[in-house]
Amino acid sequence: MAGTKRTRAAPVDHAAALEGESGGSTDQGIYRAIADAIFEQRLPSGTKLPEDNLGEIFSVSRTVVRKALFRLASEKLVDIRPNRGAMVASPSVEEAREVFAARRVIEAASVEAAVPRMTPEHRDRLARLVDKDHAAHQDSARRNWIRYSGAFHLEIADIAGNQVLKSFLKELIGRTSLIIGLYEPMQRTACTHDEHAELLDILTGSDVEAAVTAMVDHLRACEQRLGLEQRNREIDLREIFSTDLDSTA
Amino acid sequence: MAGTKRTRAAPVDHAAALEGESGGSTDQGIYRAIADAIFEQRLPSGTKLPEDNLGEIFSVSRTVVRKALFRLASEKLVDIRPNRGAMVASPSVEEAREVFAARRVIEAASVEAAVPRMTPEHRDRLARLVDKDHAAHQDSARRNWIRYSGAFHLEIADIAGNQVLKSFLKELIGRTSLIIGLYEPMQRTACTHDEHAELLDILTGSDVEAAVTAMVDHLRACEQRLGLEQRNREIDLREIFSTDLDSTA
DNA sequence: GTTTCATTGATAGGATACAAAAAAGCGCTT
DNA sequence: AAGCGCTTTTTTGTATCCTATCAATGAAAC
Repeated sequence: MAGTKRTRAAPVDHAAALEGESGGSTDQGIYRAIADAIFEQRLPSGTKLPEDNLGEIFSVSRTVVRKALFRLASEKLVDIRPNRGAMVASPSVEEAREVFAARRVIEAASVEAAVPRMTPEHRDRLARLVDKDHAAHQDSARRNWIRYSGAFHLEIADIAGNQVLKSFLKELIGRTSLIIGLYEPMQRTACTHDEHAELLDILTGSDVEAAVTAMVDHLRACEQRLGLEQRNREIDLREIFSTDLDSTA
Repeated sequence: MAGTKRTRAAPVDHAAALEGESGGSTDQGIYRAIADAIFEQRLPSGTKLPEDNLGEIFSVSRTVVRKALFRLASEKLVDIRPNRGAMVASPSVEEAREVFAARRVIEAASVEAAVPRMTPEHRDRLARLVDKDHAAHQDSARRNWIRYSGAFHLEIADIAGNQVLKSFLKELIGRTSLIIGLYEPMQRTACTHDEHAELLDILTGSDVEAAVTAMVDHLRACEQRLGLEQRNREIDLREIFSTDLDSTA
């Protein structure tokens, strides 16, 4: 919609705006709010994000908004073009592939390091995330589903213990969420919680090789479900308007 | 104030010309200038980076400096503490280890993808970088050595073809430069160009496994030369002042 | 009727002003 | 003389303002 008309249409931040409260109106808060909105697809790819507008919504000056936007841009969730402003990013098919490839690299290493370190507590925490994942998926609107789904993967990286790789993965998961929103075929979930449950079983075993393979396969399956290869060739405008052509020709 | 005679708007690039730092006065330019200074150890770890100070040096307002500093912070080259300003980061031993571990993960994948794609042109470009590396190393002050050394690794990632992984590696190489500056023992180069020459030979062969192993070993050797394990335990103040204690006791 | 150019309206980039927080300096008290 | 609390100073955080730039629209020329 990119509606330049929504001056006061903020869903939740209403309380935030009035109370000069903590969570919502700092640059971190705005960053989170926008990122969440992107993940939950309330902000579709290509939506313009004007500074003034956001500033009014969160009742802060553009200065603060800009900080949040630049941070989002550094994580490739929004595109900023000089003098043209920010918009929700629209990752290309190529980029989407690279993100998945990068995830395979990092998460394979993650699993390899995590499996030998797995304790019962870790296992429980993962199991709880699978449950939340499951619950969120059942929920009417899967508002938080993507979040929990990502949390499962991130938890594994946490167990692996390398903060650097974990932060890379965090970024990749964010980008993946955006990609899924952009490319996911209708009514077809890209990353099922069932696979996470299976994965958990293998992760808690002692076969590191098998666990790594399972994770890589899982990621490959997620990518596959997006059907990126079909969109590889550029969009054929003629084909798209073929029906119109039929009626007009 | 920053400028000499500018009360109102900025006359585009006037001030930059005076400093000979053409292009040095944009946020990108300042970012590069500070990053370079960190890599070349002209800015040691812990150096405070006050905003107005830098603003005066580059003859821009704090706004632009802040943008550069926040970007540097997002790449972990500087630390920004709320209300306390920015300083050149001092990565811990733990962090240093994690950076190297992450590099092993990413560069192993990089090599694995790059070797099968290696063309004579790629080979030449790598060879040229090894040469520059060598030349810079011979040079009195190894001002640019770290840069070329990093460029070799980055070029491999470029050949591999995944831009996402390449950008991660770019960040890691920057952090590695800082780490080397911080931990490198005196007169002992952490990452010799000779190893790069050897590596190049193996990379141009067809044995992917061997190439991956060689890269991982190379990185492990670099890390080892820093002697991080010796600094693993936290700094023992008593031991440091033991000589003083001897003389005073 | 189409193309080109100028004006206008909107929005990002950047500088400055002001407020708040921390650090440093200073005097006072014990 | 040493410690403590207040004041001053420095530096960051945020708001606001000005200007450069871009796109969009309308007018003029072809």
